[in-house]
Amino acid sequence: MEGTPANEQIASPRRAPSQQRSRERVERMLAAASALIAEQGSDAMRMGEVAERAGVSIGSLYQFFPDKRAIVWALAERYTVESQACISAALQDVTDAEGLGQAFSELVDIYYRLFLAEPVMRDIWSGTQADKALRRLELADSRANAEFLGAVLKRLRPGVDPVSLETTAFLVWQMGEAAMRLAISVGRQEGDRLVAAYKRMALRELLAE
Amino acid sequence: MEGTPANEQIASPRRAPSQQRSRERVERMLAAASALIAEQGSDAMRMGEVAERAGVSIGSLYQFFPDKRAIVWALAERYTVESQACISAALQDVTDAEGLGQAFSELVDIYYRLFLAEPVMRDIWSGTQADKALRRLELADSRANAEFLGAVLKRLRPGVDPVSLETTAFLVWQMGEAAMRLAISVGRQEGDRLVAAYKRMALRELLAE
DNA sequence: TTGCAAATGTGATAAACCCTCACATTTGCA
DNA sequence: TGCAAATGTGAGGGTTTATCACATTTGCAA
Repeated sequence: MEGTPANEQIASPRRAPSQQRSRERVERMLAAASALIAEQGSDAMRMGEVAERAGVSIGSLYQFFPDKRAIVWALAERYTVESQACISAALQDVTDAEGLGQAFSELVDIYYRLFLAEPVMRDIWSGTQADKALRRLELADSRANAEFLGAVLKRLRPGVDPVSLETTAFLVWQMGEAAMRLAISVGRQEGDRLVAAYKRMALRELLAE
Repeated sequence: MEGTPANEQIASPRRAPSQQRSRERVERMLAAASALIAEQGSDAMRMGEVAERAGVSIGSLYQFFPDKRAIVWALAERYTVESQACISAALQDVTDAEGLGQAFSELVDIYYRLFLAEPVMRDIWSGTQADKALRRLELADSRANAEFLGAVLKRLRPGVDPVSLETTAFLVWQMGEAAMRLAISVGRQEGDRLVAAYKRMALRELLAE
């Protein structure tokens, strides 16, 4: 970021659009940003270009987004909300080991396909590490998702130390995200093998004892 | 990066220092960069500041480093070379399962301590995902390290499909790096638990069957 | 020693970018 | 109808990366 002293604080909030007109324009801004990220990555995305493509002035852009990262953040949050619902639904009704194996396996496949198909998501979660605010969002997201998994584990293995199970769930989940990132950054064939290997490894851990 | 059309190519090479004088100056530049990264992170590192702290002009900096990323890259490469020797040594003489368990466990501990102690390394490998050149370096590094691990596995389990073992080794290694990054970005206590959990999980996979 | 090409050193400056701000326009509503 | 709040605009400030024409130093052959 330029024009600002290196500041890792989360960006100060801006007014939310309250009128129909502005809500539509914000939608256009996000759509433009999304398209540009898909084309060239969020790093190469230029604020001026986003504004131009959305058909608004640069000033309007900054009316609703305090800075560049906020746009990426907004897009990332949408994916987050969407996927959390999906994950919660998949794991909610698991009651036995077999069910867990089934649900987890499907979840991994869905995530993998999502990563392969959505260049925006891929780019955002890759750039994640460099941006403190995004990293926090991802960690919070991952924690939330891991909790669903942890809850299942606690149900399945009531005798085991809950903290240990939570740690396992969190780790397995984060490993999964790392495996996805790895898989999509190598060739498709090797990627498939890596995802399959991760699935085996994770299930072995989840169903252990 | 500003002042350049978004270009993901690897930076064009510059003349390497051939005289004693310039070699010392390059050393000073890297030292200055290292100190600044430790203080504020590589993103906040300013080229002007590096030059000033190294006691050289901005022009001299660009004489030996084509761009900002090249400096980070040069530092990263040093860590890479250093750690590869260490890893190779640790895994070279492993001949049985027990030896693997021992060596792997120690290696993880060493890496974890290194990450905790070296803010520069931490910063560089965190920012890795955003920079294509760095990501390639990390992947190549990880592949090389995984090969040592893969070689051990092939020795230990001669009957198993070698490709499968290589995939396992690569995955386990990458999971390890991800686990480290995760561990250092949460509190110390949870970090320790996560590293321990990773160790268990990885060993279970490595020594399976 | 001298002369000279190659290596090295310098900093003003170009170029690109993010973001602000003073001012204009539109909207919702009393 | 009138007016305050919301929204819209884009030139320009400020910061940063990177270049380049020119100055200085070094190594070495004559």
